Amino acid sequence: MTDSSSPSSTKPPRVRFAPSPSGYLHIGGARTALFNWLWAKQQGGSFLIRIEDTDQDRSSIESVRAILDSLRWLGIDWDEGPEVGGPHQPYFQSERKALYRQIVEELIARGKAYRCYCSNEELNAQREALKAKDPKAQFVYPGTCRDRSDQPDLPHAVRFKSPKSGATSFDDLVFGTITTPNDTQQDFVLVRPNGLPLYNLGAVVDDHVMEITLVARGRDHIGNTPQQVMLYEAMGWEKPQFAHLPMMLSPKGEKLSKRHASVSVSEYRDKGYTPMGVLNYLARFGWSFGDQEIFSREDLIEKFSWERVGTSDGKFDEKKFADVAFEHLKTPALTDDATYLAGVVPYLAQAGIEQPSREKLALALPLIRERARDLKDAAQHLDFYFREPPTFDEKARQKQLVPAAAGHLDTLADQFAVLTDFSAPEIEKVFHDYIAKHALEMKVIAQPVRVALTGRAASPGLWDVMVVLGRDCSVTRLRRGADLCRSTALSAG
RNA sequence: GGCCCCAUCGUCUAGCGGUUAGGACGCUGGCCUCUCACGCCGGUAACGCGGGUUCGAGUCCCGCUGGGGUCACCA
Repeated sequence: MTDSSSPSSTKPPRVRFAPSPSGYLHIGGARTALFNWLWAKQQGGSFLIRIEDTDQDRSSIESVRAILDSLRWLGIDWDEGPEVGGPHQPYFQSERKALYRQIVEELIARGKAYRCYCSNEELNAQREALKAKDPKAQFVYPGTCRDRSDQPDLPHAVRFKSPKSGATSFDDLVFGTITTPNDTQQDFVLVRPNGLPLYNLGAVVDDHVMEITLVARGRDHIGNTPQQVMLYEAMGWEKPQFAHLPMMLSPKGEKLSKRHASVSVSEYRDKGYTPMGVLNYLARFGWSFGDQEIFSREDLIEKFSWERVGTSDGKFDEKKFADVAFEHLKTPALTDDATYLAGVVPYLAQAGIEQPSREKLALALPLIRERARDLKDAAQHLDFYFREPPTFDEKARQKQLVPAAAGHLDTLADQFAVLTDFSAPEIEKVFHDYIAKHALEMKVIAQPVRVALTGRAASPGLWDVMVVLGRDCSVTRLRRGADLCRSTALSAG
């Protein structure tokens, strides 16, 4: 497949994630960052972040912050880059103009590039003229300035002088050898008149200078890799290895764009997914390890490999994502108690529950593990333990807290009030003795009791709930429930 | 349209010449049961088509069809 089976036979790899700060970090970008990061971690290499902010109009510092925040939240840390620095500072392309200019002048001197004096207006006019003639035609720069005399003082862009014959190929760790005929390449622009580089130049220069050994990025970059390869060759630089990742498409099969707010990392953070829930889903998208679906961070680092990255694009699946996130939340070995609790507290606060009792939280946690789909949901499940009185679901109240239930609730309250060992088995015993004595079925009294205790029609097991609430609170709620039964009688009567 | 890439259940995927084509999500029948959930058992559903190569093809080759990406002074 490739000529180098072992990408890291000698030196530890240096990989990078190079976002353009023109929006939030979306999950496709996060996956690219993840795969790079996993490789660096596994191989003991370096992971760097470089901000490709050469398009001044689209870049913003807010985006930089948002992207870095999302990465940090995911636990994807970087060895070099913004805020942490490193030997190749600065890590913002907008601050590296001098370097690019120098390389470009060298390219011109070597006859590999030339100044182009065509204005944007002229080019656009040509584009439109062509479109008028043939709406389907694609404009290709005709090389107008290729052979003009060099006039550095005139305003100009710089174009690469693409070879017009032969072919350019590169080996991709995922896709194998990819070859493109050179005559399909046009003389692409390297630098704008304002001195800022375009993507291909900036990426190649920085990857070279920053000693990047493996460039892993989305498959949408395959098309400009030949241009970058030409640049490496024109400069006589050693090429890095390339690894392109199959694309993550929308559920409809379209390109997942940053404009879709529904796929930003921060949205899933806000929903209450854990970082590992997100990472696990992303890792399994385009990569697999046999039948294993659930991975810890350590697992991922240990088991990741480029060989197991697939080649076909996939569609984003919200349901599967939710399930993976749930799996992580549900399993104590994957999300420990402290992490879980720390995660859910902000959502409780959002619901007006400030500084919930730690003991109560710890007691309730096992009860919500397999019920809460995400941390936001967990706060919902936790709500009634901390609210006095609990918020009653109107429908459940009307259905269960009926006059006929008042006696049961009162009697049970009396019995629990004097129960010294308020443990689940003892509580259960009280219930069973009660229904045995009155020849009742558990389901007859369970729902009224549940609504009295929790305000809801669905909850964890009654005795477990009562243990968390404690004796006094349980008794209080049962009595209040009985009162509600009677007030229903009044309003009904 | 040019160039490039891809093709197994609806979705994510396993499979690297010989399998009853496996797992997961979803959907669904049942069990458990004080409700909900978890869990457990079961069901649903796939190799796009046509040629080769081979004793034998989901696996290799070619064509077709389909899908995607990319063709900017965006990245």
